[in-house]
Amino acid sequence: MPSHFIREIVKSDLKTGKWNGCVQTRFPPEPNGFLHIGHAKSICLNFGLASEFGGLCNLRFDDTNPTKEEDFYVKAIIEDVKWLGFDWGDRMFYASDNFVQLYEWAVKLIKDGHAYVDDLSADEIRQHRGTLTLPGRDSPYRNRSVAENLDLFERMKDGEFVDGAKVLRAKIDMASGNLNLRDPVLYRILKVPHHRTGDRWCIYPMYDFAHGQSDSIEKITHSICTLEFEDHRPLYDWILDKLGVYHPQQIEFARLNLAYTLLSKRKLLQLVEEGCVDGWDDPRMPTISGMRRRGYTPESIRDFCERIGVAKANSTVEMALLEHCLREDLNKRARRVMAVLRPLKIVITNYPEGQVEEFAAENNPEEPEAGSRKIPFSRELYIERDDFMEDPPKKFFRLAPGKEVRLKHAFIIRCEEVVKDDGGNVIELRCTYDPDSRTGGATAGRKIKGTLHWVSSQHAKKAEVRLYNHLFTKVNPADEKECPDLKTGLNPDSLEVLKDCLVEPALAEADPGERFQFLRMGYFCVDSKESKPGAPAFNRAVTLRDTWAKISKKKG
RNA sequence: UCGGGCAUUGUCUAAUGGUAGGACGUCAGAUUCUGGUUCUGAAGGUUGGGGUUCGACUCCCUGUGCCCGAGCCA
Repeated sequence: MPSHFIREIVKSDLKTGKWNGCVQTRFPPEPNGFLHIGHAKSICLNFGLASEFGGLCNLRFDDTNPTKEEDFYVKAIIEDVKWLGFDWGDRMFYASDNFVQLYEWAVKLIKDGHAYVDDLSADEIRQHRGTLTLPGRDSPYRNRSVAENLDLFERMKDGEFVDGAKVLRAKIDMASGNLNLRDPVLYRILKVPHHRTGDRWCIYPMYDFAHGQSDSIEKITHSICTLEFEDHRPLYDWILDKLGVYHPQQIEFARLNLAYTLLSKRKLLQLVEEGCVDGWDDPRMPTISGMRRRGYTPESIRDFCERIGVAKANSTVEMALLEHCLREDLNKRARRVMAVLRPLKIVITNYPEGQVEEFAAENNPEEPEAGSRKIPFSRELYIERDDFMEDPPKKFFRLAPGKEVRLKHAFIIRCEEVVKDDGGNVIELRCTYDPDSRTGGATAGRKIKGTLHWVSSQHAKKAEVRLYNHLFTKVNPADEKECPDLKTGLNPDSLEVLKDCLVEPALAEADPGERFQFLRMGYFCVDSKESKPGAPAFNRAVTLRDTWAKISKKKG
């Protein structure tokens, strides 16, 4: 297994005994949206490192902003982390668990002269902050007495002031090159009920005044977060230092970017709210729930997260790797079945009318123990429309006038006649079969290049199939330059619904969430929301690798 | 322009002064009752310039490019 710099840090800490042999990590989502594949990277990293080195990983909700957070998201996040295969035991925490302690710590900072109540408006604070190149200016309220600060802060807590009237600020350095150190806001007034603490509080700590201390309280050893918090580390260090409490080590890594995919919770929420998708769990969404509904396995996602590595350089991973991980997993496990997505009728003219035979079909060539099933064969069948061409190019191994193909698990047939409607559209093929060519038969060994999947007309069941493609036409839809308006970046072909598909009889009763390989077509998953017994709906998780598609595309 | 960070094949990622390696992708071939799988092979890389060294992706100097930062968001 390839290692990465964070694993090396943990290993070395273990060797030197820096944390007394402990590894304690945590995954700290804000419950303001659904988890996506980028979060999966962090989840696998934090839980993975803990289990690899005999440590523990907590689940902690960073719920310091009641205007954006909901219990609805808490539930979804719990389900997703569990589904990915991780367990936090009894260590599920909330930053809001620490509100009392955080308040007391704020009081301590005030008493020690490290924090003050500021009456400046948000706008004035911004003006005093200076710019990236120019230092800021002290607030006129910066030097209030400890007693006055204590009094004011308590009255903030007691609800005496309106939202925005006052804030508590750290007294650090208005000239610091690091903007986070220019007297950052620690507490703000928000007369908004909190999903857990209700209306007990009307002041709430900022993330920066909650995160580091929550890590400290939970005795986190390696506080792993993404690159944008690198500039905040000096602030966390300052707070923990002034408080004189346990001090975890923060380590930053680059967040995941995926080509043609949006991994910003804010923008994903926009897609949901504007109805561009069928909710957070739309199979086109990069959310864990969307990928689950699409047919991704937890194993494939974990494998992906291991393969992409962990580093500090920004990078964009190709979709092909994610798809490879899914195919590799499903190739081993998914039952093979036959489904015709765009049916074309064929009649075997020399096959007795009314006769039905049953042939054995292996369920998975990669796993003989998966056994086999019986599939019915009759005179009238359906094949894939794309598997016939009236005027085929050279390397076309499929059906064409006068050409032979093998029907998987059945006979070799020859196309004798093409039937068209008044519009010149092919509506039926009349074929003959070689009765000895059945599996095990006298002429079964004949070299035939093409093998097609099929269903028996009278036995097949109708099904709906959804074909998904990437949601965006832009490699980086999050880039405002590349994609100024989210909606115009959407791929108009991200979803194709096929209503008249025909599947093997047994598939009509498939269970929600069950995954199959539709022979030669791809991996499909029974939709967990809309599939009904007798009226199945399948989502295409990923196509099979398709060298023919590549060849024909190249030729134009 | 200030502070912080980052640059290795098309993509992701190793190499911690000693043969630049792996994965995905691409291309070619073999096998195959899935144009799938499997197997074999190939092409392809150290951001530019200087230095130190027997030897530099690695150390030093100096450019260049990219990312993050001016929320009472996280």
